[in-house]
Amino acid sequence: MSEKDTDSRDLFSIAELASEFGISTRAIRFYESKGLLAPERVGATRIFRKRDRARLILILRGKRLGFTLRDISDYLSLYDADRAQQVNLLAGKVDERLALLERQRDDLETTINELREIKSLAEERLQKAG
Amino acid sequence: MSEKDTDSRDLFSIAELASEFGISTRAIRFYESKGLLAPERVGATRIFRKRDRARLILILRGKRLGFTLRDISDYLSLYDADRAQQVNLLAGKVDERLALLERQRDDLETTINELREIKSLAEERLQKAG
DNA sequence: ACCCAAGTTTACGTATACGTCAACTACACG
DNA sequence: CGTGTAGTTGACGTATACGTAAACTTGGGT
Repeated sequence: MSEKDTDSRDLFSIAELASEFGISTRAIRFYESKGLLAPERVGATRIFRKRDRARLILILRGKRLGFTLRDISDYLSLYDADRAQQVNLLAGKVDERLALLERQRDDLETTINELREIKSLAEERLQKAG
Repeated sequence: MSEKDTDSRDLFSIAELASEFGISTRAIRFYESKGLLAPERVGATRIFRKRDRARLILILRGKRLGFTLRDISDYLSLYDADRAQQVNLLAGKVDERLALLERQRDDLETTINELREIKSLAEERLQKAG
């Protein structure tokens, strides 16, 4: 069981990725048109490799976090830079993004705590109401 | 020094709030048009109280987290419900939102960790390069 | 040879979240 | 009383992120 499952394969169709991640093929093509993906072509047909799939995962996570495709594009470039050993040039960008994310995390924790408080107040009242 | 500072005042103009939070007056009016705010009026002029200001803070925090105004509107209704002692009716909604937020928080931590790793790799290389 | 499913591009439409006039009203001051 | 400053309501424009429709190509199966 070393790795001969989903992740072991190397080639994916646009429809496979779309269905795996619950998005439309149109969306994937849109991300490509914005430069977030650059799958190979066989003729006109897109062929996605593991690297493209990994980028897609990062894109979707970024979207869940509320980032724009532009933001996500910058973020992906940090990964590219890392692979290209040029991260030093972008160190400031990493710090910027980290600061932003940490602020978001703080906002999130505040919000989660507030909701938990609302919920416990509600449950308390239900108790008393018996 | 009990409380006679910014938060002690009870009435605010639209311009005051706009400048305090670094947004446009147009934005505030837009939020009102979407039902997220409902300041009193003196004639046609909007008068904001502490409650309105508190809602505005929640709105802006929601936006930083990437939520739509529609999402934020639902969220605000949880607060209203709480005040109105009707939370039990919305308990499911609180759980839903908590689940969403906790997923976001996990996404954020993953992302932050990845960025930190990229950064430390970069610094490591800078070390070696002397 | 023929057809379908899956893929492609181009073009147009839509929702969200405002910005930007334009045109008007309402005090306040010198 | 004229000017300025702040406020108001439309109306229209814009960027982002796709969905949908149309029209075409292509590889595989029977």
